[in-house]
Amino acid sequence: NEGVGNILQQPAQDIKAEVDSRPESEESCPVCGDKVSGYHYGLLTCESCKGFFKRSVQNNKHYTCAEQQSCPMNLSQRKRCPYCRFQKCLAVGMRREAVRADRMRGGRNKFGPLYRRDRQMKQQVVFHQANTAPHRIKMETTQTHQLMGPNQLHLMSSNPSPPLSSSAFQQSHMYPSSVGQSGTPIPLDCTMNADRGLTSPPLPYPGLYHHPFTGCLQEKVEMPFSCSPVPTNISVHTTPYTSFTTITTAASTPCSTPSANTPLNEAPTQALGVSSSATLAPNFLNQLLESEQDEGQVCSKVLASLQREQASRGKHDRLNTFTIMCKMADQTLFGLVEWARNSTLFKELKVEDQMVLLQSCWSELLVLDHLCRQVTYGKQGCIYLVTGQQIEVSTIISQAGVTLSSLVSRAQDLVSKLKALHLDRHEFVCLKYLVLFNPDVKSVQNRRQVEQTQERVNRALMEHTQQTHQGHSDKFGQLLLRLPEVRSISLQVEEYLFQRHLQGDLPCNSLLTEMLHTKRS
DNA sequence: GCCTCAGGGCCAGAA
DNA sequence: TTCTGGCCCTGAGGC
Repeated sequence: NEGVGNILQQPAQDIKAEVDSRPESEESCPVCGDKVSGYHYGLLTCESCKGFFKRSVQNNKHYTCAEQQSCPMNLSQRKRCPYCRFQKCLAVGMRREAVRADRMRGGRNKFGPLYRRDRQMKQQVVFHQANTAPHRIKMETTQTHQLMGPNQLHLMSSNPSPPLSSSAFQQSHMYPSSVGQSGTPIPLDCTMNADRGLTSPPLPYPGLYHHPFTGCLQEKVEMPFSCSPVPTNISVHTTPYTSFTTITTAASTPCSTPSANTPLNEAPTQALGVSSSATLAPNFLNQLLESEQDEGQVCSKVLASLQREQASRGKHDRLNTFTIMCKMADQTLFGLVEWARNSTLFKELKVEDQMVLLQSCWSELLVLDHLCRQVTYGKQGCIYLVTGQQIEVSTIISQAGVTLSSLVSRAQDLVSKLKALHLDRHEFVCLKYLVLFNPDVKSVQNRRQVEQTQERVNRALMEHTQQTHQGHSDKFGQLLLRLPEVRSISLQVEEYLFQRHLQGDLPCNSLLTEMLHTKRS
């Protein structure tokens, strides 16, 4: 049982002919931007970085940087600073352990399934871009609840090839290079009515997510839902490796002046890297935070994906609301799988265990991700989408069917509870890990390891809540009590999606669909 | 049994 | 002398 690998196998086969016409060599090395020659030590890299990484590990090299340890890394400058080059190799995901200690030649390595999965994910995204078959999908199962006509969510791109700011790694490692090549924002025509443009709402606490919103803020998406018109002024500073982004907000923006009654009021401090639990297990908590996704990148990626889809359809064949939501969820799911894969703790597991764990909890992770976004950015009565847009809950409830309305209501109730608990970033990450490292999942081989990790995260969460919320005596218990509800909602989401899938409403060849299939089989 | 492809080795050229 | 990077060899796993 290869889990995620199998999940992705099926669409990959279906689209093989199309994908084969797109050689890997078109992609650029995430380290230096040179042409990739294949998978080396964990990911697609060029021949020279492969050799450099191999020599560095084999000869146990210790380099030093003569500058600020942030030298530019590209084709012409990669030789200048081996320290920064090696650090970037590690940062983008090259694995020391893939260099064989015994120097045995030939054969396959233990990352085979990972490479296969990675390839299949790329293929699937490529397929999404190529798949231009028009189809209209209802918002709910009953005709009376369809979001049609003026209530249909549309994305209309005025730029056929959306350029988004994205690091070389993020462009080429998991997603096709066409996701974005430049830093120019996309001018999207997104007006519902001429005077009702969509802008991203203010970020009450920009620290919970890394949220540069590159390429998002300037975008307008044609959308029938009401949305916050408050402009947010965010300047983005990106490190040379762009894995970590610092956000600063202008003093005049709402973001910089959090009110006392807004949730997550510890977040700004944490966003600046000052852990409130610094005296406890900061290394462990920071380790958990390391693999957190860059919300801005996720946002850009999802928008780019939707724009490509819409651009390939033309003006008169707009994506409908349900399809857009599915595609958002699908892209978010890609991001969550990648988040797990990048996590140090998760990497310690066998690939087989990684797959079964992800298979088991993908919907819970999606729900948690959604909840966190609402707790962080969502305004009262609105749902904040991964694209930075907002929809009024009342609009959804009034137009969606019973199941979807119930789901939205349940999720909003949970959001309120979490807001009341003042969930912070560390706690949210811990919850994600508790969901991911579930020792009760059938067919986990190394159950002890999963159990130990879960216990470790549990302990860290407990210590963190005790330390940072001394007046909130049982915050730890309250947080854990929310997980069964997350589980329950996620099961309802799965059931709902599966029903829609049976009716042919779910976009085909999506990771979402494959996950649903695998779990049910 | 053949093919694929990722890790290792070799070596000419560059620094 | 050391490092770089292109090319080729090797061999486990897949078909």
